[in-house]
Amino acid sequence: MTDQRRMTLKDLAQELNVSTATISNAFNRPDQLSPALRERILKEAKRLGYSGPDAKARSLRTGRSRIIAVILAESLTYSLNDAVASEFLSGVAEVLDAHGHTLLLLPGRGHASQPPGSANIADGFIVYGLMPNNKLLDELPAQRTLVAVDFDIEGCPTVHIDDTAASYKIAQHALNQLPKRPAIINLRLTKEVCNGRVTAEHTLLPNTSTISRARLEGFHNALSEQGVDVAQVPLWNIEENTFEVCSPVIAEILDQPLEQRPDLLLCMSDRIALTALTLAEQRGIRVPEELRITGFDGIAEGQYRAPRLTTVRQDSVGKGRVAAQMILGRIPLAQQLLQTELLLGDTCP
Amino acid sequence: MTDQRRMTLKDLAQELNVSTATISNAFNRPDQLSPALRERILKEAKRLGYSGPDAKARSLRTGRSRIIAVILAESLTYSLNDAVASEFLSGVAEVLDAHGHTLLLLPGRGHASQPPGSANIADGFIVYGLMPNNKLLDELPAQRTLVAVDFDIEGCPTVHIDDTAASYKIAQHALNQLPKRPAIINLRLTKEVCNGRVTAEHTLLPNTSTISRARLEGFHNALSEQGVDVAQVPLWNIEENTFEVCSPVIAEILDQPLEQRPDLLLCMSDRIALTALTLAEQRGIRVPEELRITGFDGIAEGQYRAPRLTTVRQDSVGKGRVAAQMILGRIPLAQQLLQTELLLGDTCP
DNA sequence: CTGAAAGCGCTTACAG
DNA sequence: CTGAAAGCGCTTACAG
Repeated sequence: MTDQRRMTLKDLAQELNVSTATISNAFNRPDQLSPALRERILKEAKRLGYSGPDAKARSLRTGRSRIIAVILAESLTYSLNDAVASEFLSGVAEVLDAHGHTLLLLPGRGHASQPPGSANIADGFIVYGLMPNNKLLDELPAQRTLVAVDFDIEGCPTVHIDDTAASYKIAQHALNQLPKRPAIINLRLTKEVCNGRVTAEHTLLPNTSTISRARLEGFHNALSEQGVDVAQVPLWNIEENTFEVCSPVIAEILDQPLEQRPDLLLCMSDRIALTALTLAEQRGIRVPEELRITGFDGIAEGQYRAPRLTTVRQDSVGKGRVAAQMILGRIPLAQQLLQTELLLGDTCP
Repeated sequence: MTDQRRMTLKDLAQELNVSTATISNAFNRPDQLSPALRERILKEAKRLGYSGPDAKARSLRTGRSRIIAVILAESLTYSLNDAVASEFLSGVAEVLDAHGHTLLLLPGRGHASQPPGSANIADGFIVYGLMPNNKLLDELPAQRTLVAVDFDIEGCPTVHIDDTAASYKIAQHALNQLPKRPAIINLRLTKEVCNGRVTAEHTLLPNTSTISRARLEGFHNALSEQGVDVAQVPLWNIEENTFEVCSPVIAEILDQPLEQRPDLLLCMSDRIALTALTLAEQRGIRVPEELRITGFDGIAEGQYRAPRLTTVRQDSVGKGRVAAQMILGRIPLAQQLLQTELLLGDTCP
């Protein structure tokens, strides 16, 4: 027996005394041969341990792998543990899955060991989140489809939400009751690494095409409209959307003397807002009576708890679906802008 | 210009008047040619828009794709939104990434549209979670490495935790204060679909190799040890580890007449426990004074909140790391059993 | 309905 | 240090 090598389509053809084309057709084009012959081939294949045409050879021959890669701006470890990114991925996966494609996960910040090669097996690329450098994009095969999500690549189809409008909407709601000391907690707003108060020393990231600047603008618009001098509203910044990184910054905010402690926190993410909520609860600060908190994202964790988080929901799953449908050519490649929705919870009624 | 087709290694070789082997070596084996020549090739490649050897052809030729597939028992959508599965995946991704491999996500419950083919491109497979049928496993190429996580495949290396010991440990802790009316909330314990009370009508899943039976045994051991008649402890069951599915079952439990309402809930997952906590808070039931709650898993969401969840932590990230290291051959293929750790939170002090 | 043949784009001994 | 040649395992017009 030829147990040593893995059986190939050619081996099977010889074994059954038919041509390789017929075997291939039995697996790929049922209409090209008689049902009886097809049955026989499939049965014999199973018996002899041939589990179907090899995907590597098939993809080389056809030029298509049925694999779509998602390139994540952050590390895979971070992204998989972030609710917003996970929801996005699940939207992508759902559509790919429904159309016989699979999902390859690629980290944006390439490890040194990463050879440029193994990524370009994909038929298309979805790039998610801000891309710090464009090196990776250069390396992407030029002919392949590319869809950018949450940031812009020149001349590339994109899926976005209107961050400025969404943050304006939530801030406007929060200001239905005028705060004495509002504060804004940003996510990656400064060029320099900064976990704490944003001061004159810090440079803000460029105005265009960064999510944080767009959201800040929405907050500022709503505040100005209410006659608040935005220059007086303290800005805090957080570099990473995790409890561990948020926690010390928020502790610093909440542990200020009472007369300086904010009574409204406009947070740029639900993770930040939830961390603020936890820390407030631990300190016995009553929410919303003494401290009103708003989030941004609408992740499940903020809604399936008491008190529920007041926030603005972006449809991350929907974003993933749209991006996947574009890549698969099921909807036109275009610039899509998705709607957001106010979620009126208990932390800022 | 040959702008029509994508440029190939052969095109580049002709353009530069060297052999294809030299181009290949320039990209893959720097030691096989002079630095000067290599520099020239790389520079010209960039100029002409050749972004390196095609991964499809390379993987066919070498027989390796540097892709590892994770087959998830549940749908991708569910798994990506489940904290335990996400942590597991992030452990896998971390190790793969560090060794120049990438992660392909495959749903276990195959869609009809899914051709058997496109999965077998992977060099190895990590199968995560209970496998309902073995059809998929049959289709996996026989020669490829396989690692099973959280369940057994005959003759296959596995990564496990000791569920019985872990649940014994948490239940034993919970029983430091003897409950009047303990209850157990299981996850997929019954053969029949059951979201609610488990009755004599229901058949329990087979004793061997299901996580839920193993955990139930641990709970029962601890209860028996305290002289509790386990036959009198009500069993409830939940089919899916999501707030939406947990919520109505737990509402039913908590809305019983006060004299029947449990004062201790031993939950088989943190998601169940957190849902119980939220619903108790909404009803003004004081935790832990009137109701003690324990979880299982140790997900971040249970620890970064007030009150903190009392639970037992399984190292899901570590599980992923070990599985990935086995697949890559960096540690021996074996049966690994990972440690668990009691997390003493506020919901069951 | 079936078969012979070309070729997808590489890598790798091997000879020079 | 470099080049000629074989072949990885398929799919697909095309001819019969």
